[in-house]
Amino acid sequence: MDDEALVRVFKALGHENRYRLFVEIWREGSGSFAEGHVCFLNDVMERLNVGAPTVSHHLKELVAAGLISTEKQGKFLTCRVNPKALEALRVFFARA
Amino acid sequence: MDDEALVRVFKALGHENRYRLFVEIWREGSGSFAEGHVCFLNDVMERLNVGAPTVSHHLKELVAAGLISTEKQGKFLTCRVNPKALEALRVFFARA
DNA sequence: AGGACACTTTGATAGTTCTCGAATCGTCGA
DNA sequence: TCGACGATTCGAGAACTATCAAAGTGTCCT
Repeated sequence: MDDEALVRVFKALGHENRYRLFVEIWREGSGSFAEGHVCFLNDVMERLNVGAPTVSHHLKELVAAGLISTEKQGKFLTCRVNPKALEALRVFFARA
Repeated sequence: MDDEALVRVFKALGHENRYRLFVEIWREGSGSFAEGHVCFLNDVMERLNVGAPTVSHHLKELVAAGLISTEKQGKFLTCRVNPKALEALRVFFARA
């Protein structure tokens, strides 16, 4: 993960709503389902207090930054954190 | 470091110029001088290809985010990375 | 088929941020 | 004291972003 990609990651996390979105997905993903958990956009909407288009937009940015990946399962959308992004971030901050 | 503070940190790093500024300071700080290294704003200016006011502005944002601290030494400005911020970031990304 | 539901896209607006030029402040050396 | 230099503040314009309403996709269920 080069510098440019890292900047994109930080920019993505540098907004309250995207940060919360990411943390939610991360928490869900590390819960009972190891593979990632279904994302009910409407639920998240309520918690974040923003409209559906806004959530959709922010999700796309998280994907573009490589922080998460999404997959449609029927009507719903499943989200999971990208482990490689996490690892890259750990490496970045690990250096002396 | 609470969520709000983390968002500020990510927002600070989520901009090319601030990211590069931070990395420069970090690299210098971990060099020969353990306590941190003098920041020649003019040097950085050339490397980042932005004017002095812009660098000054971005430095202030990094300070506001708690990522670095600055101290005037005569005419010059010394910058060093805040170890507590680094630690908080490591902790954040360390969780399962 | 048709309606309900879970999103997505588009278009517009309001708010924020980046950047620079000009003016200013503070410190050093002549 | 004065000029040179490093850095900061101020003000303004350009660029970007967040958000929503409205319209559009695709999927499920009856």
